[in-house]
Amino acid sequence: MGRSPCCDKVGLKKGPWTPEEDQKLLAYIEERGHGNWRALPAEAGLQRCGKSCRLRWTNYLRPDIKRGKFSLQEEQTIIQLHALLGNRWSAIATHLPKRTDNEIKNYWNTHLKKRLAKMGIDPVTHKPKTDALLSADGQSKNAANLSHMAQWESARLEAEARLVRQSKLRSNSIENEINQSSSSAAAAAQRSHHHSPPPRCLDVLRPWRRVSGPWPPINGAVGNVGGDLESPTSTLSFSENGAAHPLSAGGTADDATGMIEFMGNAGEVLVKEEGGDEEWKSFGNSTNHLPQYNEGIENSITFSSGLHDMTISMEGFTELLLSNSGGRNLSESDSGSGGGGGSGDGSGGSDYYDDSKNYWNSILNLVDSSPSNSPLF
DNA sequence: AATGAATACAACCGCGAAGTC
DNA sequence: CGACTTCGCGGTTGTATTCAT
Repeated sequence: MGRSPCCDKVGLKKGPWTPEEDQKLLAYIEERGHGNWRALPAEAGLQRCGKSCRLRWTNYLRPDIKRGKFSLQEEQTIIQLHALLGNRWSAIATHLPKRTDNEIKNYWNTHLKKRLAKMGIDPVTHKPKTDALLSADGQSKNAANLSHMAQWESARLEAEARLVRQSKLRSNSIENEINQSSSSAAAAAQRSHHHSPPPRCLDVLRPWRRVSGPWPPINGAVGNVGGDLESPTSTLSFSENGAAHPLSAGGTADDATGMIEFMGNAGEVLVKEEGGDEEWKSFGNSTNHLPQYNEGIENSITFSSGLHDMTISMEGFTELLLSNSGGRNLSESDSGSGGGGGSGDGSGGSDYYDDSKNYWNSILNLVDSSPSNSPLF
């Protein structure tokens, strides 16, 4: 159990990889794939432990990795997902194609965390550091509401992760059959990093996206938008009392293997994976409340507890987050942009940081704009 | 030009989950 | 069913590079 002893062996090299080692590892994986990481180093003629080889491959050598500077869209996605998921880098990475969890984690620690801190936002909680802002009433409840959304998304991600694993197993077995008759390096490389169905977008955020399309660039200022973050669609529905409301109608023709549904049943959260074992799995807790996407009310989700309703307006949410969490692009629209504006990239002006102090407050204000204003939770 | 601080990124470590026997 | 292996994840460290003085 637990720790692998492979790295304890003497004589194994540690530290930075040389180009020769990279070449050996690449050549081996291209030719034979990586079946067993533990056995791989010896077979590939590397004086490394399997773990080190796996890390080097997954974080650096894999051909489907996009390296280099993070785009603004990617930054914003990371911030948003981190607000929802916390330090679950692998989960975040599934929504950032071609980026590794390690890279995202490093980027967060070296760039984004500091940037949020400068903005006066606690990078852990994504709340303003002056907690006095969160009084005992309204806003703290609203934060709890957002926390519920995060819980659901976490549960969904866990379910998706299992789907991905199952899908991977299936595809691997199929491809193994195919590759019996094919030994081309290209095919092997494809096999070796064919992990899963393409990552899907974060469904909790999808209603935000629907407001103005898939992650629209603010002011059209940012290149490299859209394509990098393109995500096939999974179907997610929140429902309560058996009434399902598809959050996303835009099912794309990817080869994703399943549909995941969230079902609220007397306060219990159930997750069903279609194509899986056809069972409803409980992540439940009777204190949770299930959001409903309001098809009649554009861009809104209603949280209903049976006694109380609260509707979150999605209108402007995307813009708000993008405006306040990113920043680099904001300098181009900082003239009289009201609440969403900002300026500079930190090295430029300070207005950006001033405005960004409203990052979370603004989110909460949106939440607080419930038509019913009913006390909740 | 030298040097120390800050930054960025690659890599390692240890733990827990999942899988296998 | 428990022991063991393997893998993946998140936290942390080490090192190279850049910047400031």
